[in-house]
Amino acid sequence: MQKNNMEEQILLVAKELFMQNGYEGVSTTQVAKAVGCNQALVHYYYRTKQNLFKIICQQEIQKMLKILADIPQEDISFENFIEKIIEAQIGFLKNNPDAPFFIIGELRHNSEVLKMMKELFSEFGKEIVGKIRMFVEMKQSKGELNDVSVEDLLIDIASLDVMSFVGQVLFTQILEMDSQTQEAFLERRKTHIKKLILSSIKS
Amino acid sequence: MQKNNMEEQILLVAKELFMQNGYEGVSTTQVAKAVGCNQALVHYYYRTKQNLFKIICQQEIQKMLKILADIPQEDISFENFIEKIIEAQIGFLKNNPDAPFFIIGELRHNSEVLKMMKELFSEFGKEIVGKIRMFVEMKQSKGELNDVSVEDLLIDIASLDVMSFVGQVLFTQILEMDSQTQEAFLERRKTHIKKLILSSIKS
DNA sequence: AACCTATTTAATAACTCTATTAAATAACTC
DNA sequence: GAGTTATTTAATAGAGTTATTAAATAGGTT
Repeated sequence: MQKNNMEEQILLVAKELFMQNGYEGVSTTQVAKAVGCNQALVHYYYRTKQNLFKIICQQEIQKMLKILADIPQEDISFENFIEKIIEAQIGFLKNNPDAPFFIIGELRHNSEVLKMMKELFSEFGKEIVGKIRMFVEMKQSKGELNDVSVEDLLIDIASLDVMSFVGQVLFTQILEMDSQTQEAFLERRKTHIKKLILSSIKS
Repeated sequence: MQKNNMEEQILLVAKELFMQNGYEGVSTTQVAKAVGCNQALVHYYYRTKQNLFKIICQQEIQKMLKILADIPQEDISFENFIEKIIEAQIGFLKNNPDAPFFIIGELRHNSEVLKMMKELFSEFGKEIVGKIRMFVEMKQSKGELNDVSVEDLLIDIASLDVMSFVGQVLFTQILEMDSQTQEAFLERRKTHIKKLILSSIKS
């Protein structure tokens, strides 16, 4: 096929495959075939499968954490802020529907992924959580918010967002939903989650 | 090693391995080694790896659905009923902490698991959901409950329960929790989830 | 003991996988 | 255009995979 930038092509295609099938589920031969190049080329550019996987993981996990960091916090009500978090997360998941399956699936036995999560959280996550914590405490001191912990709040939001996508896959199969119904399902969930979270933190 | 019932031993050991490492992550050679028998014996009893996996999946998914069916509904308040659902689910997950990772991990690329979920849901799930729906509608007609949908309610509960365990794995690594802190984390989540869900359905 | 059946093993065919090597081709530099 | 470096390929070593086969062993019955 000889695309003009094989190095990047390989990364792109490998990302898709790894996200869909996990580390064990993809071979370098498969990657090469999907790219349309020789299998040795994958190793020429990335030396080992492990290394290729690591690079992709880092990129994707970083993207995921970044969406939280990119939410503006200035001049905004707390309700609005929470809504923005939920929207950003659902938006990301719509663009990356494989992400929850990938992370959760690999988390189990691929200690590489777990280590990476830890490192990247130290780098990006702590600051984000810190910011949100300050916001929450400020609102709590004003009595506009009950005494929910930031950890619980963030776990609640992430749980409901992520599992909407897992649920969607299940229901799509079980209830034979078409793509229009799937879209409607996710929109309904988004509205529902906002309402649920907001009602849970009102003081 | 010659345990007195190799057929069952193989199933037991294979279950552990598959749950931890997924279909692709386990070889029949590995199973045999862990059992302490010859690799051919695994195939003698279960013919193919696929078939062994299928049997294990069916058993485990069935167990998972059954915990919902086993919750008594008679002579019980709705609040109590919801609490029982959450307790049953968290209880199951404590005994099977690999289950969420397994299901979600395999759901992605192992269409076998998805098909099975569908079949087993048709067999067990529909009845359970139907029962809960009747309960909800009865309470709603009495005005003791807001107009939450049964689907949303069940997804909410399952999301929060399941992701508590995923979160636990993440936090254990990231925040270096010891096993006592992990246990406390789960107990705190259980209480929190009960409160959250109950507050969300009050009319 | 001889027979039969169930269980278990060793050996192996036929693949597939990762990683490396040497050789071929393309692309740039002087 | 010759020389040098970068890219790409074919070939293959070496290990591991699933599944099958025939042979060995164990257990029970008559």
